[in-house]
Amino acid sequence: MNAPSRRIAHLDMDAFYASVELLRYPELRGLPVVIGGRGDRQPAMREDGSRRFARLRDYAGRGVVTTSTYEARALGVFSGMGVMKAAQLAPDAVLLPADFDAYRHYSRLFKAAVAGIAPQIEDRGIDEIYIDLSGFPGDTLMLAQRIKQAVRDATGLSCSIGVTPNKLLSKICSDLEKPDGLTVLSLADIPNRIWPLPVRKINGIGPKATEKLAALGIATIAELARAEPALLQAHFGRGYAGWLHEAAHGIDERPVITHSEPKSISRETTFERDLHARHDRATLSEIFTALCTRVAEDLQRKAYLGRTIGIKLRFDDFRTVTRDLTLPAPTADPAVIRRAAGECLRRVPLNRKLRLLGVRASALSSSSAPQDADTPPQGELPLNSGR
DNA sequence: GCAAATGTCGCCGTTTGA
DNA sequence: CGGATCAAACGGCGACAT
Repeated sequence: MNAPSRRIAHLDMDAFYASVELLRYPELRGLPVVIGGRGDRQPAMREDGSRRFARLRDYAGRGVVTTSTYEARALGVFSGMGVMKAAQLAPDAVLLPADFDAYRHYSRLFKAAVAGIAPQIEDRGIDEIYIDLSGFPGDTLMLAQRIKQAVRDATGLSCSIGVTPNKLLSKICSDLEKPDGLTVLSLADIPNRIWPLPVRKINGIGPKATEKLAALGIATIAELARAEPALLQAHFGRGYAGWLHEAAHGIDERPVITHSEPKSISRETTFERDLHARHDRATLSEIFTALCTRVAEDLQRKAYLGRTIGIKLRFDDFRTVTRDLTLPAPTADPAVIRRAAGECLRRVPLNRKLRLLGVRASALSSSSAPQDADTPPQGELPLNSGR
């Protein structure tokens, strides 16, 4: 009655954006390079054909580091760090703007290369995937090596792979020997290889939970594994506590999901400077409308309609609020979205300056699917029987 | 005076309908 | 009819992820 043991791989591209840039600019290999900021200007060409790259020290703005090469990481520059902060640590590092079209291109290439070997793939964003290798014959190490080579042949890029009986452990393992790593673990390896790691390595334990666990004297996965379930439950609630316990013991039965539909589509932007609701009203309104238009375009391009429209505001003190509104009928019309988003905005007291504005469409349906009989297309009022 | 953009999920309080 | 309950939808929001 036991479910057969699975063989699940997690593949993570190494410093993906930065590595793609190095394909384009091989002269940067070995240097600290940072992708980030909001520049869209590509490096300028000099007379002699060499390129003039921007340095971190030249940057002014509020962008964050999206990716950095391992040389930059050695200087203390990591993802999510403010570019200004990074510039203090590595003023000479090269700064490149993100080129998402290029990254998407290489993303398709590496995924197609893997699919040529093992088609059961779960997409986890642009640079990582899970692969279900259960039922593949042959040696795990060799199979994983084959996949790594296929990725390298297709893209010129390296990746790191973890292979274990489940997604949770494989995700941890793909990170253990980065870059160009390959880690294969069985359940018997958990005490030696997983338990010594900090709890933060578990996908799903973020900064908040890590902090709370630390306050309980729990820093490693081993300590979490032997924590009293009642203690965890008292601090995290039943559901999350149960999950913590299972995760610490390497238990995870989640399947590899090979197909899924998006739940929401959104656009947001951080302003170059904080904007005042009244003083900068015209600017804000323009940005707001543009965001609505972009969301509408995204919906149309992907053939979706949204029935719930929401907004997101971030104030100068970094406080974030959201509001949303469910419409009588789904839409992809920029004017309808703009009106709904405007309704949401009216419900927010604007006492502080704003640093970010976002617009989102959720409760998505396919725009080619037939409408539900209760929700006629285009803003007609539903007929009310009685009253 | 620093901290992006996009997306998913879970929890909770409120409302509504039965 | 009042009260108790329950489920579903909605809206807000936090946590987490890449």
